[in-house]
Amino acid sequence: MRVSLKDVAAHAGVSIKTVSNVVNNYQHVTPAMRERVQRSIDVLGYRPNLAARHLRKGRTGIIALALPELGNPYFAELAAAVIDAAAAHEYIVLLDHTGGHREQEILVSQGFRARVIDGLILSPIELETEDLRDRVENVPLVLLGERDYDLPYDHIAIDNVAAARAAVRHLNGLGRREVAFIGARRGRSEPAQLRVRGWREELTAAGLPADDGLVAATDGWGHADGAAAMNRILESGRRPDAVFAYNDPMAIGAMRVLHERGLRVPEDIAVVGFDDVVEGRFGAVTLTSVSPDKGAIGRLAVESVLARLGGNEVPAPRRVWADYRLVERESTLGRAAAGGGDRG
Amino acid sequence: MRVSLKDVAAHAGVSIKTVSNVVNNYQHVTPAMRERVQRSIDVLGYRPNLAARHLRKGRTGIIALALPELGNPYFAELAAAVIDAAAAHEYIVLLDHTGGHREQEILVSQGFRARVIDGLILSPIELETEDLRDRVENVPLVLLGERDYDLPYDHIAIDNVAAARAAVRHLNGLGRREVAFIGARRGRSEPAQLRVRGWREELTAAGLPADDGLVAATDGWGHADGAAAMNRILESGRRPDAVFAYNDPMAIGAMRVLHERGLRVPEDIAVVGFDDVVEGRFGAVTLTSVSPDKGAIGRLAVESVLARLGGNEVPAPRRVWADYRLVERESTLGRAAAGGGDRG
DNA sequence: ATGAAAGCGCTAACAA
DNA sequence: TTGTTAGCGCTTTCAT
Repeated sequence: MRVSLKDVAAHAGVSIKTVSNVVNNYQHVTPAMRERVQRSIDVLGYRPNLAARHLRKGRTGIIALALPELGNPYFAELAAAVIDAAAAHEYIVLLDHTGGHREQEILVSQGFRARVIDGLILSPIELETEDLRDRVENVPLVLLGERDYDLPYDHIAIDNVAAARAAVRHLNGLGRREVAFIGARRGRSEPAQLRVRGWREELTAAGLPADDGLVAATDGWGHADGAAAMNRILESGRRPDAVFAYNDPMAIGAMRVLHERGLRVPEDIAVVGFDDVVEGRFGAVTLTSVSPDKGAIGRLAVESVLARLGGNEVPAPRRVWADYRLVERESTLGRAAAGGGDRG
Repeated sequence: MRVSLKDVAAHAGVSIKTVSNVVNNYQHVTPAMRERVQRSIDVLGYRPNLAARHLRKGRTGIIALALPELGNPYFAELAAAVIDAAAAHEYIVLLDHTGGHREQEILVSQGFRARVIDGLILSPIELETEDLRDRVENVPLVLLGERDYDLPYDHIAIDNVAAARAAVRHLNGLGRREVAFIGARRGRSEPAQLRVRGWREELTAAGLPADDGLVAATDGWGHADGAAAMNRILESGRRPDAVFAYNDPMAIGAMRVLHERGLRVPEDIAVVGFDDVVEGRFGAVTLTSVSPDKGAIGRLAVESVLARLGGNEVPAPRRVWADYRLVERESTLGRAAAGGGDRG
């Protein structure tokens, strides 16, 4: 069976504590003793039992990451960033997905799915402030993404309003006057609200139309939803000269529809997405997109969780802004101006 | 602090064992007693401590999934399938990525990264048979993907040779005579070997050329690698009338290059990918692709791991074939024939 | 049907 | 510097 500290101690002819000292790199161990114990460890193939260590110390070395869906490359790339950031602190990541459904998000926030974790990073879509209000779970929680919560938890995000404004400003700067928004979500909860707000503020400031006829609500946030929304706008009779989509998959779905209808991007309609996923860099028309610094978000999230594990001085909850930039490509600049560039 | 079984027992005026019986749905508990204990549990907000349970039972309820990279949507979608399959058995998934690097894969296979797991599902790229030969780790390991290993572990995959042949046969059936292969990997290890073999076998059987001039090796397996490979083939002076790519991102990268050079897909060059990722369904030219049944793969992998946990009768290692099909779209059929269809 | 007590493997307080 | 021991919270014989 599995070898325990006791077995190693017996083999090396020392006490359990001495072996434990070696395993945990305790300072006051003579080199000779360390080597002797290490030899026994190697010979027996000893590996510490983490369950026991966990039971004793109350730490697991695991943080959970709960994302809406992995199929969206933005979240997949974000997950990779979190895993790497966690690895830098010798933490491993337990991954869960919520489908963006409120009930799932509540369950996760209350620790029903994963109960062996030191901390939780949650990227909510439908979750409401009240759902978190009476959270009893005592593992640290960090929120990710664009929803606005007035709650005592760290929240990592980019400035979505400002980013959306930058995207729309870019379009206006190219002479586009009628900019549609694709991806406001149907129903009470409104994950896209900050991006819609940025879109509206910028257009209003420029004296351009920002009426509801230019906003296409959707049920989901994938390619197909973007395509359906684009179709709906065009069939409504509106003929915008630009589209700002909630995310890249929706933008790409919209572009597919434009292509099917014989409309040229960007000549007839310019398109801007959000998230800067790899896919947008290799279509027939490369996609201009808001590019959040995913590495920074992952890093900040992990650090934020771990900071709350110190125990002594727990930092006050704070809102952390990660960096972003607008990457301009063919879907707004056109092929000639965009060049091959920026496949980062 | 946290409430334990003991606290509940004291509150309910019963022994620890009785509480445990209730928590674990033990059969022989009188309804009255069950209710009385349950009330205490609710009042105190008792939640079992999993670490203690794990220590006692030797199980953690966690399986690890190690994938090359999450950025590739195929793996992201596969991860989602595994998470769901695991959830069906009340298991949660610890996610790791190896970058497809041999050293990382070895570390993972030996359990150095995650040591709190009941089982491991590993999708290797560079790992060699010998690396697993002397594996001492005693947690069950299941292999995923197209590499061929002669080892006593379960291996879940689709029949890559047959699938590749089907793809090439489809191209031949459309009259394509010179089919290039993009994505054979440089260097000793050859993750794409089965797909290259299928490509070669089918062409040879049809009396068509399958020389090395039609194979473009790459360093990685992303969009950019596919684009670079396509460029290299065209610059070599060869002008194939079809391309079969190792995976969808590479196929899409290749199509971008064809588009830049003014070559039409499929009129001038038809393209087939592998994996059927969502992205391929929404480009300007939708992508014909081999579609592995990811749900089945995830399910089989999880079941395979869990079967080895039973303890009593450990099933003999076996090779399991998951289903696949060829989804035909515009990149081979053309726009008219393909219709809008199959956006799954 | 319920209770008492041992022990899973480890860490940490204390002792030597 | 190293050894002894209690106990983390739970499950599980064995009694009753």
